[in-house]
Amino acid sequence: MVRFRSTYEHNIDSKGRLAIPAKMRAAGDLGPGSELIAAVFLDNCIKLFPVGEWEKLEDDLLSLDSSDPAVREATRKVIGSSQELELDGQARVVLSKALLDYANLSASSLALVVGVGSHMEVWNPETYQASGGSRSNEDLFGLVMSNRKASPAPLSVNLSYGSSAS
Amino acid sequence: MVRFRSTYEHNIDSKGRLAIPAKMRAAGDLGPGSELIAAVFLDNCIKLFPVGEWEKLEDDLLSLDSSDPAVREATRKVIGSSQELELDGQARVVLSKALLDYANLSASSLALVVGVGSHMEVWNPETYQASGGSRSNEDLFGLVMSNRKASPAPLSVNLSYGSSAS
DNA sequence: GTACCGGTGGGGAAAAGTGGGGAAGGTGAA
DNA sequence: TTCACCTTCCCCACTTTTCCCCACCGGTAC
Repeated sequence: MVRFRSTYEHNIDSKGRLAIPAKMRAAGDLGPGSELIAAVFLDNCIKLFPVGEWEKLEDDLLSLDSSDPAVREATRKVIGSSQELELDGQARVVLSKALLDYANLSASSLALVVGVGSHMEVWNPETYQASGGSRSNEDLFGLVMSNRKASPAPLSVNLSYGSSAS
Repeated sequence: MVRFRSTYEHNIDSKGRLAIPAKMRAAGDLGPGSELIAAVFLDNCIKLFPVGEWEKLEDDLLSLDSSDPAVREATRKVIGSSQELELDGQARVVLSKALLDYANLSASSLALVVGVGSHMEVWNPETYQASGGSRSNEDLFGLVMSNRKASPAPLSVNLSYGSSAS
């Protein structure tokens, strides 16, 4: 199973390109020509998934009851927001303007690349700081741990993180 | 399996033609001469299906109990609304006035082409915005995920969306 | 000190998107 | 039956964007 870890500062160049950190390339077996899926539907960051991980999430969505307008809307937003990105010869991906805008990023700026297990997240450093302020770490772990004891984890958690809890 | 993703802005030209985005052509193995099925029966957008995916949906409809007037009406509306569209030499389709009207679109205007798994959707950008404004993504996921635990969707439902969940 | 690896930057070729002209075919009116 | 007009479709040409390649620079390890 894929496990991305750590946080890296990387520059987005004037063409909107972001180099995947070498450690993450190793972790995800990524090289020139590999594909990643970028998606923007939660947390004001760009989520980067290996194709296999992403397809698990898509499968979950597409198996839902599509007579429900909310399901169609969610499917449209999640799958519609996603893009396939191919790594160039230097193991970089091009982030489109739509992706950058969503995450408060732009060409020629600094970004945080955070490994979060099944996927990576690309953050604007200020946004990242700000997003972590609402709850103490104590509280967060309390939440997480009580979840852990419950029988199978609620999918909402899996979804936002893409680990289709195998 | 076909998987359309992403969202693209494309112009509908003065002749009502829409170019299929290159990535979607690749995803659906579409080129000059290929056929798509256009249908308008939900969500105020034009749904574009590869022939094979559309036929799955038709099969589902036609297998229902046609002694039920509601089934006959649904079949009539869904299959009756559909049109075959052939891609021209530049991989474009001509959208008829009836299709454009349904989606609040017109010749010489901007459209969003959204990939949603088995098919694509063509939206008027304002209509798209308006249709997604009512709920936050967080809320949508709450809804969707609780749905997931419900027993398998009734058949009429799958029909409305064509993901013949194989 | 030198060589390799990771990160950065930019220029040129190819592809994608867009627009429009003209021929062919079909329809309606005289 | 013929002519004129309108629509449809096919082809060509242009512009913009993307992507692929090459080159550089700094740091680190040998």
